[in-house]
Amino acid sequence: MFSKTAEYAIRATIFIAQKSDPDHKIGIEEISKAIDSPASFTAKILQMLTRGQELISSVRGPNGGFFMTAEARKLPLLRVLELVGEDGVLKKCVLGLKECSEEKPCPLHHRYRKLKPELARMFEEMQIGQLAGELDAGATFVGNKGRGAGKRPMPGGSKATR
Amino acid sequence: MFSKTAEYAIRATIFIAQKSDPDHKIGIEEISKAIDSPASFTAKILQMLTRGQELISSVRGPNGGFFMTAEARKLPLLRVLELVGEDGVLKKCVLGLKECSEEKPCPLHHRYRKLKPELARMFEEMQIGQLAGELDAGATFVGNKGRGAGKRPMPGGSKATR
DNA sequence: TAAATAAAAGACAAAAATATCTTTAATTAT
DNA sequence: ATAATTAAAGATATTTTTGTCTTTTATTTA
Ligand code: FES
Ligand code: FES
Repeated sequence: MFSKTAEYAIRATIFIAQKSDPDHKIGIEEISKAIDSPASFTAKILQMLTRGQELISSVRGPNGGFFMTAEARKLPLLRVLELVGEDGVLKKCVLGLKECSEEKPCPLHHRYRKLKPELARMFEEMQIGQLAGELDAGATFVGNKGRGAGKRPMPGGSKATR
Repeated sequence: MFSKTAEYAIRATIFIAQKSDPDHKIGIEEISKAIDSPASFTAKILQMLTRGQELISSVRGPNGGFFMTAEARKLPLLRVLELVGEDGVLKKCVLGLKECSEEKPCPLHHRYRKLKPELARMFEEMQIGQLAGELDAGATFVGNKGRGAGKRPMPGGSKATR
């Protein structure tokens, strides 16, 4: 569905929204560890998301790191896709035709017509802050470690970040 | 959403279903021209789809080519995705977590939970023959040429293939 | 001011996806 | 049998994606 870039972008954004605020910034090491992504690669992706400091903000130097403002938290998740240039998934033809329209529909168009807007709406309506809240409540996960299947973390290993 | 491989695979399959039968086989040149795809690459993809001759059949030599049986036309479009190894899109976590479950849901899981099965159902229920019929009726398109926007074909240029 | 810290920027590397080209094998028609 | 045709198979090339490493810049603390 999405590229690794988009996946990491979304997971990182929601994690940053959960863990940070203007005076509790968070570093790339911690982020990539939490979302199970390669640190350097994730750093590159975050550079896309900090352009204009509209979505994710960052400051360099000691006590620096990434964070989000209350404003940014109100943005729709779609903004993340836009910043990494992958909002096309929600707009373009599923079969890769150059044009998606009623005039020249691909064989899936009519059936996909109902689903595509729902998918798009989903990304428009999901608010980053809301998703972060659910993550904070322990209801959702942005990384592979934790509970569920897979190997369990060591008991008492959760020296929570804050 | 899908890779080029999957896109070409679906478009080619539907086109073959429309244009061919056991004694009107169709060659790779014609297929790739019709679906606007690179010929050699499409040939490779068709090799995946002819494995076992369950979906697409082929014979070599003069008057050879690709074709589909009536049986094959009854298969769901999902089969194409399976044969090119991309049915994961319909099953795996949208955010790329290793596991997708209620026990360890990603932040999008609960909202995507309604859509994913609908998408999957779509591919299970779409029957190749049905889609080919609509293509044959001129209601849908598998290539970029034709009508709609873009440049029009020369009037009278449609020396129909059959 | 100097040293330490952390992201930004840039260069580089590896892997995967996409695309092309060549050779081989099967089939048909002559 | 021979030649022609067409897909299969294999090798190779290109591009894009993913990932790493190094250097630079901004910022803070000592
Ligand atoms: S033309 Fe393919 S989805 Fe609209
Ligand atoms: S866990 Fe991500 S979609 Fe189910």
